[in-house]
Amino acid sequence: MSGEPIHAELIAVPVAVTGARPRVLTLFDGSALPAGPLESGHRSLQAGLRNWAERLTGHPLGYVEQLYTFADPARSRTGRSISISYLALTAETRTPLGGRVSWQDWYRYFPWEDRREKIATIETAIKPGLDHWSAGSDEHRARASLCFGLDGAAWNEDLVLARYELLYEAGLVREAARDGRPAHGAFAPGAIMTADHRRILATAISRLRAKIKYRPIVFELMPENFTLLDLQRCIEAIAGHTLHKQNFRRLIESQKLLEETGSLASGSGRPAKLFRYRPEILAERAHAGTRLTLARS
Amino acid sequence: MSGEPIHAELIAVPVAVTGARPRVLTLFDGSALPAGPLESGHRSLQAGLRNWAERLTGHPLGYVEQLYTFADPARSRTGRSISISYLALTAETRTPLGGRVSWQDWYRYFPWEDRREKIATIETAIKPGLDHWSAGSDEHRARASLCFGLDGAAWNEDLVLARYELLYEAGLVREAARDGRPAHGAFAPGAIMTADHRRILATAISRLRAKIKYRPIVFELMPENFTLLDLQRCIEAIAGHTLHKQNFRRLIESQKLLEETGSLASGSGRPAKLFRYRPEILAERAHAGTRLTLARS
DNA sequence: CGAAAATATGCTCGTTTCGAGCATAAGGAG
DNA sequence: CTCCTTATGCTCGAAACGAGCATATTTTCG
Repeated sequence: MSGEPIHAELIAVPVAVTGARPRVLTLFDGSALPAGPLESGHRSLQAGLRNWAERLTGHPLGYVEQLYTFADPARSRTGRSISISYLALTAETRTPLGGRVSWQDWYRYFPWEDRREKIATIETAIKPGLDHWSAGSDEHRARASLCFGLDGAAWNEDLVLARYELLYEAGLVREAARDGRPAHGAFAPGAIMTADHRRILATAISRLRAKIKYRPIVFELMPENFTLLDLQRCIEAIAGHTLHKQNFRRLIESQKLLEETGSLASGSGRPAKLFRYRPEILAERAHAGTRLTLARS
Repeated sequence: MSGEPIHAELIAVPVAVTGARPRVLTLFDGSALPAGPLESGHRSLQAGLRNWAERLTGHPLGYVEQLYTFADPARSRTGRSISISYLALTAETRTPLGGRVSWQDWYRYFPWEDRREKIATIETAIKPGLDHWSAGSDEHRARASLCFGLDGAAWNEDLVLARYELLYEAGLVREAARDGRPAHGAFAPGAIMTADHRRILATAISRLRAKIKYRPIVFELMPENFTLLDLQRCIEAIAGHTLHKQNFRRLIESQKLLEETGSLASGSGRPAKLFRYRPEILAERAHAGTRLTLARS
């Protein structure tokens, strides 16, 4: 194998959920994700990623999963570089973080993705821009409707990345202006990040929202013991919408992923039973949370 | 960003389904996948991949989707390299392929993955080796059971990669011996490939099997017009198991992804209606094939 | 202390989706 | 004309879902 030598960068999206809010670990006061170059000392990509993330933030990554690899369009001088991004699930610790390292609510970057409470972000702050962008193009209008659930289309929570990319294409996020794309109205609300880090965060959220539906990875974000409501709030925080409590309970119990600890949680109302993830399941990893289809025969 | 310069390789897994058999486009008489280094002339990773695949095989890639990126464990001298793999869906053409380029039935590499007809591959050729490997380790036994549906566990068709990796770990595929791992009995049947190409193929099959269940990508593999049975056979070929015909028909029709062409297909029995993928849907790409859950509220 | 508020939990009901089959329709081969 | 083969329609019971009603326990507040 030959080809020009290039540089490889490892980028982490460390996620935690603390008290009903999803958080992402950032550098420079929320403007960048932890990242660093792949070095020869790294035994593997994941090892390199963990090394960098911990070195930069002082916080160890837990469960790690590769997201996507992309290359910048050959920005000549410095030579080409590719970025390999990872989703990391951890628990937020109270350990003080150094310098400008901080946990940020991820909806700070995507306010329109949080629909747990009725807020008209999209109607008032995004739809006008989309209308302007899609005026005169049925194709634009159709895409906007599908992504943002306009014109009677249903809202699909998994389309975080598609929505961000559409806003970028439409010149409705600041990154687009920064990169020299034409504008179509006021910017959508939401904090900007350096380079394409906000896009990577969107990728991470998309993946996480999709994956919690068929794999038991939420537990990577939960403490040892928790109540069913804790678990529900965590999932709601990630999914960005609320769930029907009794049905959620039924679903979880039918999966048999949890076991009671025997103790109860204190709180403002009736105490709830505490549960923990069934250790036996940890080995399996195969099914769980599933609900496949396509009958055999 | 700095870090040592490395080499990046782009690897394609070009898949087609022809007459009820899934095929993969290979080089060197089935022993390697098309691959080549990322070059500065490539506008993007995907562009580079398409370029290499077409140059090597003479066959253009159709739909392309990134699979996974991995690094070899720093094989010193030549410098480090990373590989970025892609799944590509196309239609097999009758165009003659040059040299040692050929389409191969992918079950040639994973005979145990084809369960459309009852064949005791696993019982006779794999279980003995697994038994030997897991003798004395409950953890090994549990993993083997879950992966291969032993001891009453259900068979999960999506675990192609997990099964291959387990066989590798257990020293039951030739690559393991080649890489110097201890053996645990006769090798499982199935053709070997160069480097880790067979593992990449397993990754591609896993992804494809999982994805056809919730996204309408099968159509990338179908001709313009087809009967419902054609479509069913294609999916069965990929999934490795047969489907209940009437229910399959009901499912497909309920999704409204297809429209009748008006003509009929000839054949051995009653002529079947021909369908085509609804062009309007091409724009959507969002839902389709779905069957999510988690009630809102 | 008694009532109101806040949660936790149990259960029901009508609707859909799924898995399995029975039955009928429409060509081709002998 | 009859049999074989594949296409299609429909039904039935089970399981999964979406929405609520009802009850049980605690804490909080007047």
